[in-house]
Amino acid sequence: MRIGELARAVGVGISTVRFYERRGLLEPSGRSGGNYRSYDDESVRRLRFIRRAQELGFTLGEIEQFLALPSVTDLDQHAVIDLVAGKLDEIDGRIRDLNRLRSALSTLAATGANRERCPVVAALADPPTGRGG
Amino acid sequence: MRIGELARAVGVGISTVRFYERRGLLEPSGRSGGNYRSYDDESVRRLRFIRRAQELGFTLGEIEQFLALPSVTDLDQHAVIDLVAGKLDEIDGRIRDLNRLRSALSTLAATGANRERCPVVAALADPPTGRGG
DNA sequence: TTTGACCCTGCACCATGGTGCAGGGTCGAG
DNA sequence: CTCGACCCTGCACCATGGTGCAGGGTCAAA
Repeated sequence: MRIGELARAVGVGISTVRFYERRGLLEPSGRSGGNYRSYDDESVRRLRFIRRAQELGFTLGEIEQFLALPSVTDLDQHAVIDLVAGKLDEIDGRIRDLNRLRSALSTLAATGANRERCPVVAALADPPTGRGG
Repeated sequence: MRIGELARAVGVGISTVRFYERRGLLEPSGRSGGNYRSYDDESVRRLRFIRRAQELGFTLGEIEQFLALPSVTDLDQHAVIDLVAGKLDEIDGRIRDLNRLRSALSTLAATGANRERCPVVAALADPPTGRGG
């Protein structure tokens, strides 16, 4: 398929697909006569993966490491495992933070908001609690 | 205190403090004789809040709404509550996603990585599951 | 008064993640 | 062959969140 079809299939802009190519994330499977990029089903999966990983908070750089474009060897896989292990910690921390924010915020929403100073500020300005244990 | 002391106290760069001021997030409490910005303890709290809120994934624009610089009235508070309610949903979705990623990734880390195609891709490329229910 | 740390403004620059346009080429129906 | 849809490259531009530098002023100690 050509770039337009791919873009439509995944729901991204054509410029975005070309941008990912510049970034080394998604190479076309080939070029047709008139120098048009061509893509296959693997491209669709790959592009979908990129979008999902982005939604999950990975940067394009990290996604590039996941995909390890040049050639997916066992060695690359080790690097991916390391990256994943690090991300796992990060994710745990982020989930904890969000849960704390969640309670702070829902308490706030429940108690109403007719105080003098912004209570969100109050809720978040101090607690360095829990961070380390 | 002057800008350098504030920046040091919170652990941000001086340029960053001035940047927040340009963005309308943190006004100095005054100016001293030689046109130096001056800050008080409230500034420290406010700046600390900005950094925490950023860590938690809020944009400066959203933080600005929380802080409602011009004057924190009851009306502003209502807007904040709405914003918070919306954010709450967003946070829940994000926590769900991260938990799913977490299991995908830890499974991956446990099973090792000697497959042909990147298993992270496999783990994330398909599941449109759970999103809606 | 001099020195040095610190501050001022304005502007340019950086990375990330795109988006859009100009100017031109390709493809396929008619 | 023409027309329109689609594609090409290259480059400029956008927002976000900063960072740094030039050129100059302030302040306090010596």
